[in-house]
Amino acid sequence: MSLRRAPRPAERGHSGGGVRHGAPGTGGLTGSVEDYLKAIYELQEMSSLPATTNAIAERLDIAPPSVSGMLRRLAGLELLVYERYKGVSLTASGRRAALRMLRRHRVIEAYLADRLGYAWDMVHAEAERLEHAASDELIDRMARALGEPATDPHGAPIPTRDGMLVITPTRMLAEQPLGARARVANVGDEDGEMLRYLAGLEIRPGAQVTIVARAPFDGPVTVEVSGRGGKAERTHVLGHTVARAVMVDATVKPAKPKRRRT
Amino acid sequence: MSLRRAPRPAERGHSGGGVRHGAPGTGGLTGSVEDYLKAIYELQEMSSLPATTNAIAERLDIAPPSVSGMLRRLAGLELLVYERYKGVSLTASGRRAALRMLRRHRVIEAYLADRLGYAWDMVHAEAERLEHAASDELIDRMARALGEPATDPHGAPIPTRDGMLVITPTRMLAEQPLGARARVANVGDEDGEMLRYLAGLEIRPGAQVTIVARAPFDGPVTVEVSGRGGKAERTHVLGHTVARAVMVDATVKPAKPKRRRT
DNA sequence: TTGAAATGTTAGGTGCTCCTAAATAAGATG
DNA sequence: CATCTTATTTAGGAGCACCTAACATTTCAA
Repeated sequence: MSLRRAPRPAERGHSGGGVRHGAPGTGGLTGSVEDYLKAIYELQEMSSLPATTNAIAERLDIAPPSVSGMLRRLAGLELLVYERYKGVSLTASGRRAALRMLRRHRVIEAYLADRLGYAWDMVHAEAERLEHAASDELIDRMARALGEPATDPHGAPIPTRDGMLVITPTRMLAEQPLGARARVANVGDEDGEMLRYLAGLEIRPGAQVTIVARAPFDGPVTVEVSGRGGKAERTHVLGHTVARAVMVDATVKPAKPKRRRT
Repeated sequence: MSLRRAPRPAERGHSGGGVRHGAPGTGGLTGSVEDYLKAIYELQEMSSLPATTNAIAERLDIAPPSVSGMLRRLAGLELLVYERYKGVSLTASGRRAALRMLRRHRVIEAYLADRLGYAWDMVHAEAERLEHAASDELIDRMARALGEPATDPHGAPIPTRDGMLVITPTRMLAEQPLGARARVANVGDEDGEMLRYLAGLEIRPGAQVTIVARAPFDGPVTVEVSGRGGKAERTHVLGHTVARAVMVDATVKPAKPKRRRT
């Protein structure tokens, strides 16, 4: 039998070794493409760095020539604008895809931490793989289960279903003025070791911190940490690298911030 | 500056378009390989069918020549024994990998149904993708969260972490003797439409069914259905295809089965 | 047993994603 | 402005996972 249902021309459009997907909910892009778009978005729109070939290559741990090739391809897909030897910038459609990945990543991180007991330094690696395999349906169900969380476990805002991303002004803890109390906004999810370190210091999103001393020449920063409420204060001396990885709210502090509990 | 840390020979062993994996917890096999192994296992060890090239091709919806090539490759990886023109059979290592996938698939199905409100006809497709991306850690956490479930939402047994699979004797509802009451064991997770139909009839694992009539020549089967407890009995006439997709316990019925609630 | 039908394999491609080595373009420096 | 450095691209491959067309084997039946 096996009567080969018709010549199947593009039907089984697999077309190669790319990550299988195309499944409903998976936006029709390969996992690799998704990674590139996310990386470009993060460089450009979030870190305000130029999305150059080398920067992308470094971020993805891929050799620069591979990136060159992929950029040409992505330009062909109208996901970004690419001019040889100059950098790239995302098109509307590319930005949409990138934000979609950002949402997936962060929703997954939030879910793993909240519902499956993952430590906050473990969620990134897992999300990095799941974000390509999960359907939109699954992401939505996870988000719903958590009550549509606004941020992931590291404090990064989660884009909405329709691609809106709330960006609150923040500054590096290292640049925080001396004596000013501030709320930790987020901490960057990639360096697991630093996350474990920060967890030990109780420096996490929502914590209140005050710079009490700062050594010159990018020296260590002495900071007073207290939880959301403001119980036991603890003082720590942070290296400059750490103090630049911790972001605090940069809004002008209102007189009495009348803390709403999350 | 990018001082290219050493020539990186096999370091970034990516080696091609295969699904990126190799991530800790993902057994070092590509998603495709995992799919083949699972398909072969399901044909051979579960359905007692010979794992022939065409059977595998049909199950995976792949052209037979592609299967031929992959089988050669898998034989090289010592995951199965392959003799041209004869079928294949899994090696111990292949069987282990297959059972691992089966566990992943079913744990994910159980989790999606139980914790994220998925209908039982929706879990298969989602699991089919997630099973390649999830880490062992995640699978274990899901299983633990559910209290180490023994079966998936369709009643299929879940292999243990160390690859044990409890196989209980079952028979097709179509072959069930007339008048004998039996418990529905499982129903096969792939045909979503049939699952929706069965759900409407309240035929699901654990339901009690009794054949009250059977038309000859593979004709329809009339069955009395009651829930676990044995409340409202409902009678349905099932086509032969459906009656062969529903599996019931084939153990010799004990005199008073003193129903334990699950 | 012999030949048609079914089953399976080889041959030759394609697309994707990645690589190294060798150009080339852009930018910084004297 | 010529040169050196750095960033980037082109050239040329490799492996995986597919495909179609053509060929080989096995099976089954007259």
